[in-house]
Amino acid sequence: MIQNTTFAVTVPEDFRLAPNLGYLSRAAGECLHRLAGDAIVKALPLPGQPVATISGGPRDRELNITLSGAAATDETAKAAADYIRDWFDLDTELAPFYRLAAADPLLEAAARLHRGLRLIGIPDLFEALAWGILGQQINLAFAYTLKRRLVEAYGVSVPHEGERLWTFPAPQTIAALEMRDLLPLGLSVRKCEYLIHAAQLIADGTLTKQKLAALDTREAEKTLVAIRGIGPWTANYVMMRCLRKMDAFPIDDVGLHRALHHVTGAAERPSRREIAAMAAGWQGFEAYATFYLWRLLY
DNA sequence: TACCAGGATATGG
DNA sequence: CCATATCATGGT
Repeated sequence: MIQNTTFAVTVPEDFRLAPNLGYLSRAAGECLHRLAGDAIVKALPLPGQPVATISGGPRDRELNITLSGAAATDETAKAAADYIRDWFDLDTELAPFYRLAAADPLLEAAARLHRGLRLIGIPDLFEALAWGILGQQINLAFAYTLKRRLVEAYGVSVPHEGERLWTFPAPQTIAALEMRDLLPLGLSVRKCEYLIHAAQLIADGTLTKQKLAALDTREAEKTLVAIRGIGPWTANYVMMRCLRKMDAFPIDDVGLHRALHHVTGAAERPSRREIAAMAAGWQGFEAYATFYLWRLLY
């Protein structure tokens, strides 16, 4: 008989569950978590793959976490709490961002409409890199399709209430594949190359989250861009969602361009130079500005 | 059915 | 540093 364990995670004052649920439910094709009413259910990529059910706590400023599917040790609970704090970026102080957003016509609406939204992360480095590579130059719906195929082919699942919950494939698994293993999933030849190579760098210890996190944003970007298949967009995307570099800024992102086009009401999408000017006041919060602007679209 | 999508690389100027 | 060609496939 598997025993569940329940605990609370404290959230900051500027956290609200609703906009985060809104973000997490945006993608019908998402395969690494699901929503059950107002609860989030996810198999955590931790030893034993504990299944976390996350809901609003009975008290304010708390999330209620129930773990199942793994030995309910204190160690597991602590690792799960750490993962969830990272996933929801609960340790970033957002008041300065809200102050600058309130005074910025480009950010004001997004910050008001989605107030309480945190920059939902991808704590696992390989998952973040892979998701970036998968998302290059294709529409998001197709990117989710590719991710689902990859996860269901090479990920690990745990049973939960009659269905399977998946975790992302391990880099060691993907590193051992050949192109012919991934091509049938619909990846392009280049995506296969990039993905397998990135998996090998992580599997052999060349590339670690810890080493990247120790670098400043510019150095981390240089390190990432030096990897085949990782350009400025992917590097900044990974720095945003995994390394938690708040000044990471995927300025070439088409979604960012569309969102800025929308909020400016301009006839055409802004140029790179125009975007750089728009973002001049966002220093230190480019990642949050981008994440909130995306919410105007997706 | 064209056009486009949360780009990257290679090449030439 | 900037412009262009190429990749490559499904969604709308």
